[in-house]
Amino acid sequence: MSVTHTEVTAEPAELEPCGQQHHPDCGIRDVLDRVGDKWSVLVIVELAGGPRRFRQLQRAIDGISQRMLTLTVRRLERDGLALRTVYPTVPAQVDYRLTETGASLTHLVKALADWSLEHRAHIARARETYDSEHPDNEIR
Amino acid sequence: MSVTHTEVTAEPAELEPCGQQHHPDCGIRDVLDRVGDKWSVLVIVELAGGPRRFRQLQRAIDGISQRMLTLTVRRLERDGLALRTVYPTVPAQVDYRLTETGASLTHLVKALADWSLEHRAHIARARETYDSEHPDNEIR
DNA sequence: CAGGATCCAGGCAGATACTG
DNA sequence: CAGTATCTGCCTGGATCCTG
Repeated sequence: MSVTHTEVTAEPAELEPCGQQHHPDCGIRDVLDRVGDKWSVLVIVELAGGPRRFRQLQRAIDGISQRMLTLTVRRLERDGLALRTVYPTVPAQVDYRLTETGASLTHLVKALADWSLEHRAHIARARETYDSEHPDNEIR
Repeated sequence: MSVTHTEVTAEPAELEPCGQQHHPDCGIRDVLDRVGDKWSVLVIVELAGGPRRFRQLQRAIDGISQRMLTLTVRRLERDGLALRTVYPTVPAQVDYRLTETGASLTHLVKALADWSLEHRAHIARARETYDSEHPDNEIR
């Protein structure tokens, strides 16, 4: 079977077992669900700048509803990525900060952010090209 | 204002402007939406092992519906992260492979996967602890 | 201020059936 | 095999009101 139209540099050859990343039982999934979550990442980035109060986070993040912020910080706390501290002041005051584990994630998130900035333009061009070549495509 | 109950190592102090990551116009968001997507990551990891055909991906990923796989690879193609090659064989044959850009993402994804594996146990314990301390909590 | 409790629309994603 | 098309459940996430 030869390929007529498109040049093909490599045929389906190298099928290395891949370093166990996607084995069901290894479950990077649940962690990725947390990291991949839109709001979680933004909260982590914000907390990377130091402890923040609830309203402070809400104002900083812009677009997040109070409900989503609540859920997000709860989940981060549950996963041991963030620490919630309640100050017994008269108007209740709470702040959130990253734990050791959470802080270790920061580097990855930053790396991701850096990557985004680096390839942002390229991706934008790719999208335009694709969209102009597939005008009727509904894919977002 | 002193804190009575919990020890506090650092009060709300350092508010460094944070390196522009979350500025709305910098929009790491749309990129993160792609990277953060559950299926996208898994497809990227799989493609990191070399070119894959459609069914091959579907079988490898386990749990993904054909619809979701279609949408996912379409989006990756649109973003210039994956390349789709059609072979004019009699039963149509298509394979997907990562582009340069897509491949550059691999390292980050692997880093994320490594991080997951590293902190997996810790997170699991944190969740158990949290859940036992908050039995009535509905947070997943 | 920090969040709990509801109500509700929209979109994501699964199941199914059909095509080239 | 590699998709497209459609129907639909349901879960996410926003808006709103209320409490400690």
